[in-house]
Amino acid sequence: MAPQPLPCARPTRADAARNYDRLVTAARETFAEHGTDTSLEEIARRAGVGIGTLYRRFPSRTALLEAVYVDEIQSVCDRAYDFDRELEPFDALAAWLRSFLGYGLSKGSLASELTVALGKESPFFQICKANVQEAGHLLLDKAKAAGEVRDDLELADVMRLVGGINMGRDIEPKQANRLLDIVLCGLRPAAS
Amino acid sequence: MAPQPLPCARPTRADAARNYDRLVTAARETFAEHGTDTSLEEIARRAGVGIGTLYRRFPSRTALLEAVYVDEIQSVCDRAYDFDRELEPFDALAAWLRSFLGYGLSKGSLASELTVALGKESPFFQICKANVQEAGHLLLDKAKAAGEVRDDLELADVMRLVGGINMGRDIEPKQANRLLDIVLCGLRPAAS
DNA sequence: TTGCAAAGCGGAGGATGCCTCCGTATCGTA
DNA sequence: TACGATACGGAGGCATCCTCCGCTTTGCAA
Repeated sequence: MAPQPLPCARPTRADAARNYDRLVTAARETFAEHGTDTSLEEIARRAGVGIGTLYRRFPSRTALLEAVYVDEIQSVCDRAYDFDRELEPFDALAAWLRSFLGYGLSKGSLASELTVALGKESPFFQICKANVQEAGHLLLDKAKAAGEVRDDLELADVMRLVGGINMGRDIEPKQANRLLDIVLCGLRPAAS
Repeated sequence: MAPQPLPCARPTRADAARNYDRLVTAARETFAEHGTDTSLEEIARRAGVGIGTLYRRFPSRTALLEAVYVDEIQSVCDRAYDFDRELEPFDALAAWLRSFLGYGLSKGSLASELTVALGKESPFFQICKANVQEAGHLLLDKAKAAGEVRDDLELADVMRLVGGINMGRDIEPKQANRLLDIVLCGLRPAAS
C-alpha cells in the first residue's frame, strides 16, 4: 500500500507560489548555515518578502520548518527515483545513501527542532518516514534482484547504519563519506 | 571504569543554593505541565526569584534545562541504588524501569529541546547515559545472578524495549504500565 | 482588451521575552 | 560584631513574535 503523500500546501497563484518557494529556500539555506533558531523576520528579509507574507502562508514557525523538511524529504525521494533510472542498482543505492549524509538529530537541526514541536513519533514524521522507506525499498530490492547486495539485508539495517554515521558529533563530510564507503563494502554479497 | 560524574554546579552559599533549588524545581514542574517553551521570566516568577537571579546562575535557557535534566538523571540513578537496597533483584529492576516511563523525545520534552541545543550525541548526553547505564547494569546483573531474568539479556535490550514504550505518541500512563508488564513477563527466564 | 473581485503584499505597532546593569541586601568568616 | 564578598531583583533597552489594514497584483469573465 503506497504511503500517504507528503503534506505540501504550495499555493497555485503565481505570486503566492513564487513567495512560498522563496521562503522555503531562504529558510533551508539559513538553517543550514546558522541553525534553526534564526528569527522569522530574518528569514523573511532573506527571502525578500514582508513578515506578513510569511505569516499568511506559514501560521507558525513550526509550519515553516515542516515545509522545509517536506521539501528535503521530497528531494530525497525524487533522487531515489532519478538514481533508479540513471544508474546500475548498486550504484543507485550507494548514491542515494550518500545523498543524505548529514541528516539527523544534531545540534540545531531541522529534525531536532521539529521533534520538540511535534514529537518524534508524530503523524508528520511517520508520513515522511514512510515515503522515504518506499523509495529505499525500491532501490534495495533492485540491488538484491541484481545480486549486488547481501540477500539478508533489510532496509531498516541500512538506514540504521547510515543513521549511525549521522549520529556522530559534528562529523566531517570526508569522514562521513569514508564511513559510508566501509558500510557499502559490507553490503556487498559475501564472497563464495 | 566508573563514568564521569554528572555535571552539577549547585552553589554552596545558603541563599544561592536555596534559589538554585527553587529554580530547578519550578522549571521541572512548569515543563512537565506546559512543555519546555515556557519563558524564563515565568519560571523565575514561579520560583519566586528575580530574572537577574536566574541569569546569574544559569547564563542561558539551555543551562537551566541541563540542570533540570541532570537532576532527573540523578534521581533515576539514586532510585536504582535505593531499589537495589530495598527490594529483591527482579522487583528492583521492575520498579526502576517503571520509574522512568514517560521520558523520551516527545513533543515539548526536555530531552528533545536539549537535543536541539546540544545534539543527541553531545558529551552532555553521553555522560548522563553512562551514569544511567552504570545504575542499570547493577540491577540487571543482580537479577541475572539471582536467576530472575533471562541470561541472554543486555542492558541495551531492556532500554530499547522501554524506549519503545516511551516512543508511543502521547501514551496513557495506564497503557504504558500495561506494556511494561508485558515486557517484564518477557524478561523472565524461559520455563524449562 | 478591460474591468473587477478576490487574493496577496508588507511594514508599523503592540505585546512579550531576552538579557544586562547597578543600587541594595545577605551571608559567612575572622 | 563588622565587613568584604557574593547574591539579589527589577527597570530598561533591544529583538522577536504576530496582527492589522491600506494598498497592489492576479486571473478570469465579459
